[in-house]
Amino acid sequence: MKYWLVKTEPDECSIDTIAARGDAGMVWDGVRNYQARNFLREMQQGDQVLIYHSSCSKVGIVGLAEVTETAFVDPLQFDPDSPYFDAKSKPERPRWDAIRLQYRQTFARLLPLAELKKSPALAANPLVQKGSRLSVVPFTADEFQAVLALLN
DNA sequence: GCCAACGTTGGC
DNA sequence: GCCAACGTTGGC
Repeated sequence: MKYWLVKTEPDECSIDTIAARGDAGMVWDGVRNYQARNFLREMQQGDQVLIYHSSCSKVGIVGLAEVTETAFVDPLQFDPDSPYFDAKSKPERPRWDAIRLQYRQTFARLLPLAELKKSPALAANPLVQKGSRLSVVPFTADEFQAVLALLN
């Protein structure tokens, strides 16, 4: 089992939005960065995914989800009306993938980015590195445990 | 709203 | 293949 973190803008899709989906889960689409897409493709069923709120007043880790469906073709890339439309992507050779996540829990508190940056155990993680814009971030088992420890 | 950092595009 | 210009991300 692997560990990940995904960024989401709470105005668009918050941890509550994911929770409201229940067993149906949430299709995680709209990723339009090759490095992030490659990480999506590495995800396996049952992988644990930290949910991170970005581009808002309180940025940080808010909860946990689980991968319930591995990478499939993101249909939005072929939808001209979608903001995620990609004119250069062809059905016979799709560029972008999506996955499905299911809600697991909301943490007792939001773990702010500032606190993550102070943790020596997380210093090597891309999330806390200056200028990092990766929206799908791999976590080692140790880094994942460090996050849980900070929450206690 | 500002701006640093980054990825992508496209001319050459 | 280089690299300048541009658009986007995302914290603050």
